[in-house]
Amino acid sequence: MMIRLRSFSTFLRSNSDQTHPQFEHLLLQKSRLGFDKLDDAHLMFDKMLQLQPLPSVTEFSQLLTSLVTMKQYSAALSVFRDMRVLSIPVDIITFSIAINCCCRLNRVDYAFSLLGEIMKRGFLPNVVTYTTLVRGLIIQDNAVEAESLFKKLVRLNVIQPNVVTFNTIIDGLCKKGYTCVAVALFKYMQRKGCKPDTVTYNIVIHSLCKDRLVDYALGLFDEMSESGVAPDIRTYNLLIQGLCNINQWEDVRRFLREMEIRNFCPNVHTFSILVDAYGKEGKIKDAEDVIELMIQRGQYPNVVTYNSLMDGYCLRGEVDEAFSVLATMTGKGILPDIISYNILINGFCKKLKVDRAVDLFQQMPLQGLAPTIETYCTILQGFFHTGRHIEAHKFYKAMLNKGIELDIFTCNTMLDGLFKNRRATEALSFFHLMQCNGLSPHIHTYSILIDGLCKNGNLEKARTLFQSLPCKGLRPDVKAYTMMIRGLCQNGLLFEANELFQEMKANDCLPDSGVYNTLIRGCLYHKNYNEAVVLIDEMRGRGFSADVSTTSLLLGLLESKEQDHDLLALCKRFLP
DNA sequence: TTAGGGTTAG
Repeated sequence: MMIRLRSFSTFLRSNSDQTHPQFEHLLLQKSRLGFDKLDDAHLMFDKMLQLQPLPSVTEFSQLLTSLVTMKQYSAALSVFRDMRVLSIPVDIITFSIAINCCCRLNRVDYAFSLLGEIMKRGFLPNVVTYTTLVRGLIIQDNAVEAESLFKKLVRLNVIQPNVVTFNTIIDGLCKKGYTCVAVALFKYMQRKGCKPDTVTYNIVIHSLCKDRLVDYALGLFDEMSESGVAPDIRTYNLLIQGLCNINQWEDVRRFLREMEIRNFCPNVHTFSILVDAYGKEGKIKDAEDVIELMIQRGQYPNVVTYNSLMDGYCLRGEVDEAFSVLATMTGKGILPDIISYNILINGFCKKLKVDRAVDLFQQMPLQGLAPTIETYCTILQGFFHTGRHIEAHKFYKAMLNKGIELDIFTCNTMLDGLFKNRRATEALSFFHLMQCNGLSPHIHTYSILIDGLCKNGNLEKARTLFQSLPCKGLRPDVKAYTMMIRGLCQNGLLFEANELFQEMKANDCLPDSGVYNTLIRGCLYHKNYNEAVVLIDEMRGRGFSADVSTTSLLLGLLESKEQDHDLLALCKRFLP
């Protein structure tokens, strides 16, 4: 018999002995969808405590699950605590839910103390309990500990990991940037006879696409059909985004066609990905057309779609147009979020209109939005770019006073800004300070430092720092090499710069357009035209061309009176 | 009744 659900408030008013069937349905529904308000969940708990007989442990667990669905982890833990104070029976499932809440709140220490209690009370933790704990460790940047716990559990046969266990760990590794380790675990699970499912493939494909290893991702997509794992709309969206990022538009169109043939309707994610991709390419008209098309097809743009469009305008320097998108979306009842504001603030800062950016920053609390580290970092960059380093300092202090936790990205912004504002001493003491605060410098941090030292006449120190990178466990990337090569060129050490360039290639660090242009400009400055010719040919062979700085340097040389035969020969190569 | 995946910003 169908049981008609009465409204939540009717249920609360009703007599307990008449409510049980409705109550069970209501709880099941709320555990899946969550309550409309947190207060409703608390009212439900109070009502449950009054019921005679007391609801079962399953029903209390459903109430906790409803709070997890609402992402109200602290509230769930406080209900869990009340349950124990009131001696309401709990079981391994209730404990596992509580452990999950601790992990979501970044309190793995509490989660482990709950595990201890489970053991003490004679319950047997299951694969879900341990999977949740492993995930908690990964979230808290403890991938090494997570891996060792997982291995120990498998070795001692405490749990038989299932596809969700593997997916949880693989995803955790991917989100922390360890794609290679994740792929190794993916292969390990296959060897151990645990068949990956659509979720597994989506996790790995996502990470590979993010690392621009789209060919590898496409290989996995083929593997899916070979092993009978059906792709879903997310798989298509991930691959479409991966292909957009490497500008393989023909393949994007192929995948969009294939999707439709297989009856997967492009959804708001698909269209937002396309709007973002066109925006990043500067094709703002195409981005607008995508939005029109999606509306025609009954897929309504959301805040992400409009944010992508606004960012597209900002990248073209058209901040006022981006601003009018904000009005459009608000008019359609789509409220801007933190990211909308961050995009506009960045747009204004890039146009050097920092005061407009600060205005927006001040408006955020009025819209119920709290600025994030990204907001502060963007405005700091704006102040530094416009030479307003004193205001940058004040703003930095205000950020710390607000309790915003520094991250490496913001430290890099501070370092770069201080150097570019000729505050080398302050930059160096900031570098020491960040390390004292437990922030490990990134390879990009060292590139900034090397660049700053070179520009401040401290080539020797930059060179020593560069040479010390391997001891610190860091592999110089193309940017780090470029900064060092530029420093050497500026000091007339062309031979050493070229040697470093060869070393870079030998170390499998692929040269980009930036490093070629840097070295070529070095040769031009020091009138080593023969070497410049060799480099230009090599650069063109790799599909790169002279950038604005190199071209204008060359044109300047042509205009000067000191023209010589080699220079003319070189210019002919450039401007046939 | 407990654990897993896709779109935007520095």
